[in-house]
Amino acid sequence: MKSDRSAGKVTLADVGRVANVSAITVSRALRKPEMVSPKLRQRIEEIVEQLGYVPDPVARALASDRTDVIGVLIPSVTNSVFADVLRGIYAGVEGSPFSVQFGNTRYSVLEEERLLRVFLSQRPAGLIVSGIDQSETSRALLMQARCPVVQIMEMGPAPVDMMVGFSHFDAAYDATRHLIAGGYQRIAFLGARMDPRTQRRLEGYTQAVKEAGLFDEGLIITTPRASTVGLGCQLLSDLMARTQKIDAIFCNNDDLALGVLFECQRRRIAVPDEIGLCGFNDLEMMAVANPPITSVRTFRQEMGRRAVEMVLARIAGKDVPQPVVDLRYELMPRLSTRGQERLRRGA
Amino acid sequence: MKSDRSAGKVTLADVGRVANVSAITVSRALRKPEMVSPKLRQRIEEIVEQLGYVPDPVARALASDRTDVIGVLIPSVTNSVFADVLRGIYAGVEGSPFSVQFGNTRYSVLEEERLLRVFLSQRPAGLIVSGIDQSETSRALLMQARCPVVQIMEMGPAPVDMMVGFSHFDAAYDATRHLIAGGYQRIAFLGARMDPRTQRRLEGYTQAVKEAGLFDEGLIITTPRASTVGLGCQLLSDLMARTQKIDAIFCNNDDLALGVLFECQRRRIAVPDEIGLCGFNDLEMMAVANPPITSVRTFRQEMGRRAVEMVLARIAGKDVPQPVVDLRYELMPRLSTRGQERLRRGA
DNA sequence: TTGACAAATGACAGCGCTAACATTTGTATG
DNA sequence: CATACAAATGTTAGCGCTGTCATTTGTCAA
Repeated sequence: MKSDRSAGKVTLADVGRVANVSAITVSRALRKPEMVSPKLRQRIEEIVEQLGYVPDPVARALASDRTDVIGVLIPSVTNSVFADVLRGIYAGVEGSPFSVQFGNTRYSVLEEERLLRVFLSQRPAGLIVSGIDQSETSRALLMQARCPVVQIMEMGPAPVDMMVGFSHFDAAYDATRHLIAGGYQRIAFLGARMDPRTQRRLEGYTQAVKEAGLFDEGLIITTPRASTVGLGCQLLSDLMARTQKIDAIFCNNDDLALGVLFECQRRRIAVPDEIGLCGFNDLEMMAVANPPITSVRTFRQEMGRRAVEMVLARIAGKDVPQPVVDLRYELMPRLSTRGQERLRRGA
Repeated sequence: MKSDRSAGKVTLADVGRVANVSAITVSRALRKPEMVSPKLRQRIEEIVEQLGYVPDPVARALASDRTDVIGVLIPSVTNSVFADVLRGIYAGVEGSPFSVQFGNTRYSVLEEERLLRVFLSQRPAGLIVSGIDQSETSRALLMQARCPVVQIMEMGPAPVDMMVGFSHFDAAYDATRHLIAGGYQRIAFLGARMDPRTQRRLEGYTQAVKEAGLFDEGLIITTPRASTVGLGCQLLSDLMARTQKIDAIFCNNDDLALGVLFECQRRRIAVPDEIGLCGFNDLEMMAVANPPITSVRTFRQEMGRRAVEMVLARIAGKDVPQPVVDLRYELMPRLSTRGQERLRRGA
């Protein structure tokens, strides 16, 4: 007795009946066309069209023990950095039969672990996870995963499988060196959220200022709060309340840098003449701010796209020649860090 | 012969075997606990824990003809407006057994239709779609959908099912009225992307300036390009090249407004004394910009949260007393639109 | 104690599809 | 024309779960 729940639903068997072939042949005509004779294949395609048959991915998943879903775990949906990564991921699956399922870990290692279990129970075709700081359990789960895995955002010594990212330490180190080379001596660091990547940027900054003999713990201000433009304003105020002797600020991201710029404008502190300013990520607005703000460009969309490419290549059984890709970064020097230079020139 | 593909996978039957009950009883203990005696239920829960049983959503979906997935169709992942909506949606499903599947329509009605078919073939528990401008076919698909449907972002006369949004026309109308009330006479409109919601904001602006006898087509600049801060700079330049007689600018969103502010700073045009500036959406940065920028606050997270709440209520069989929710908006007057006022006071 | 009825549990079938193996058909070769 | 072998198609048996109906167990009134 056929229940009515699937009212109107056309199945492979229905198509087969009309075409006078078995369901499996229809399945093959659609999934592995080269296994079916061209003539029959065409006839089946017509009938599929005519009956409006739509394959049922759920049944397919159960029978074949796999899905066409690539799972993506990211810590935040609002952060524009991850929004860019997502865009790259979308661009990557575009045109392929694969779809994307996101999970928001909210910067929690435990939530990541939970989501990982959920995702793995759904037989993903591939997994893309953020960062390299998974819990031991998560790492184990990923190692056991019977699908390609890509870690994105960072570089690290022991990839679970594949990896696309860049060194936040190096990026921050270079940015700080740029400030030092520009003649700045009292370089503050403003950090929000303090997730692992921010931490490593702080380490890069620290190493650079220490090497130059410019380290001063009093110049570092961090907060676990999520970074916003308003927070940038406030952190600058905190910093000014603590010490006036600052000649540059390295912000752990562009939101903070923008807030610092606004607050400087309000306090009539000239950027870059009195204070140099450097952000991180090079959001679109940095180049058009007034003054344009120096930042470290990171290749966020590219990261997403590459990660998907690697997953797809592996699914297709291709060999991935470079399973660990360092996308690097690019320092974008702009007016906001030319203060000392201008002073010297007497500008 | 059991194939090895499900190596290590624990099934309901496995749990049942250990508990000396049938698989269906285990299923009930987990899904409908009130149907199983408390004692047995607890024993089963222990064994589930011990064996590490994880329910298989795919098998469940096939057997029960339904999933715990709420499908969400939005036009963009990078636009921070939608990122906020997503955050609200996430907050809404938090703690429920439901998960979210996104589809990115990229502002294309055809892509929306395609994704809708894909989603519907997966038996969603609910659907959330953006806007009210679906194609005829999409509308028909949505009407036939055997799950709750919520349209978000806008208000419209004929909801497919449920609806949460606000009137973009009214919001823009009120913002423009605010500028007019502030004494501005030559009010320009800057619009990017020109999706249906932007169009309606333009209509609201147009109606307000027409009513006040201040309409001038030459003051309207639009572009199909996606809005960015840099685009705001450029549109201001275009506007200034066309006419110098402007005393206020209503930007169709905050990115543009920020760009306009930067460009004004560069051109030494005082905001608000020479030009009043109003944005749309009230992104966090507007309040802390220099000067703070007047904007229209929209309740984006709230919109996502409410949409999910409505879907969940309907799934739970509850009656949704208010299937159409107008979330309104709030004008946030700030310094950037107090130019005429200051002039009069001689500031 | 018995019967009536509710509560608790089970047996069975099937969701729509595909893996694995089986069979038929076509084609070239000696 | 028989043989060998590849190409094309079919049969069978599930995947892991839940809907439906059947059965067993427990509870209480008469």
